[in-house]
Amino acid sequence: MNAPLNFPLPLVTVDAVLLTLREGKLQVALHRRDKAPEEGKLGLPGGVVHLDKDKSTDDTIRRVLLSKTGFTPRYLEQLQVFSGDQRDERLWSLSIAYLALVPLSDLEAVGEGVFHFYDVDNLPELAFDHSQMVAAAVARVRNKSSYSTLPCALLPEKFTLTQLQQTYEAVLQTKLDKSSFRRKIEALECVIPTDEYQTGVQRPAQLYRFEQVVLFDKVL
Amino acid sequence: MNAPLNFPLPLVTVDAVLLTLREGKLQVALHRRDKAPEEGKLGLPGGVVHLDKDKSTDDTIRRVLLSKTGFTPRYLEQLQVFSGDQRDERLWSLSIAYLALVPLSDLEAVGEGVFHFYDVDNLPELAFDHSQMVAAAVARVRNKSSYSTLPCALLPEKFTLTQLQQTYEAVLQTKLDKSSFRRKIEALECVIPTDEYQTGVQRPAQLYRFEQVVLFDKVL
DNA sequence: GAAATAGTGTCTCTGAGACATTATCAA
DNA sequence: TTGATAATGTCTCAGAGACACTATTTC
Repeated sequence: MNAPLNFPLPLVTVDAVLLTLREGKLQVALHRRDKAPEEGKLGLPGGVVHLDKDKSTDDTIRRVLLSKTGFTPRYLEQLQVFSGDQRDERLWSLSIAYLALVPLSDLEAVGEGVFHFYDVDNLPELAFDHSQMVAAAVARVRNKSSYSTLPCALLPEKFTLTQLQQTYEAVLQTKLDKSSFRRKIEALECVIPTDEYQTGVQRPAQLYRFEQVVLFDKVL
Repeated sequence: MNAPLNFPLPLVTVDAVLLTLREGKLQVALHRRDKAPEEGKLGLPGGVVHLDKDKSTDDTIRRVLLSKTGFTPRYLEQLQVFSGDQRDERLWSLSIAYLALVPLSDLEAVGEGVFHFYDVDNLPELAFDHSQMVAAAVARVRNKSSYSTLPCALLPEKFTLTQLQQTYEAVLQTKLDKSSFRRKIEALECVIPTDEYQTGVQRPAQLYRFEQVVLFDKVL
């Protein structure tokens, strides 16, 4: 479809900032580019919009991620458009950056060496304007996490309240008081206790699951 | 630039949701389309990305708005991409919706009849998926206004605290307590008193101005 | 002085933060 | 019993909401 018009169009792509919690920190999953342009550099997974395959760019990002990772991310939202004739020196291009949150287990199931993980606050040089995309994604996550249950998307299906608190602390880069935190979470009714417990060398902890991202009316 | 590729590309456009405060309510500025497609319907001002004129899509929206209104909006931010083969039946298209906030005076200066104003909660049928764009813009403004000085962008350069409060009330659709509101604004140091006063039939009110959008750490 | 609106003061009560205490497991 | 962590309880204080009160203008 789309017969040629009498004026030029930009190349349209999508890129995903895949964030996860790893080693107690917010990290981004990068892969090494195996073809030009910017061959050899680290970059975000992405691809070109195909008008015959995709009903929308949301379809595009899901198709690209499914083909590269085998899964659809727990949480996915449109982030921001990056565009211009500077970002890829060959042509005027436009990329829609997406924010994706996934539990580490999903990424590890993809296979060894496919992704390289970096702390979001300590990035290497990236291809194109991908550093800006990561920065925008991190800012969005940190902001939204202060008034929503977004960080739940970084956890496995079942988790303890201590794990949840540690996730918030990693994302928000701040220590939280246990008692206050539990009061808040309790009041929101955003996580549901399961009938299972995590056992270990200490008192077993109740396992919870969550259903969907909930917005708070106040900051955490 | 951009030589033809061996696969089709979407048409790329931008659209602006121009919001203002009018008759004490949050309203959107629409214009009647004077050419196909959807001729005669009300829609958002927008245009096609020109690779030779625009360094980015942010440039595109500013160029389009400048040509249609003569001004650059007080506040402008990227909202969301709408895309697919359904939104314009002729082709697969992609539009980047922008959120723009302007004082009513700016829009009135454009000239009579160019724009038609509607309450954002009582819209007529719009062209393409422009209703969705307006809904997304309104949701964004209402959300951000609860923790920022965004509504300042809807006011003239100088305003009283009562006007500011009424603006918040219109945007947030809620009554606010005068004393609490002033405490909050005072503590934020987000508006600056001028040495002018608004005179009328009552006690003169201090006029304020604001410099930039400030984020609160708590909701209003 | 009356009317109108600007601007300030005060009381209460909720809820967050800090910290202490109790509970329940393994070794 | 001890060590470790889960889970809950309590005290205090800051701040939001409600509402009353004072101030300054025009007519």
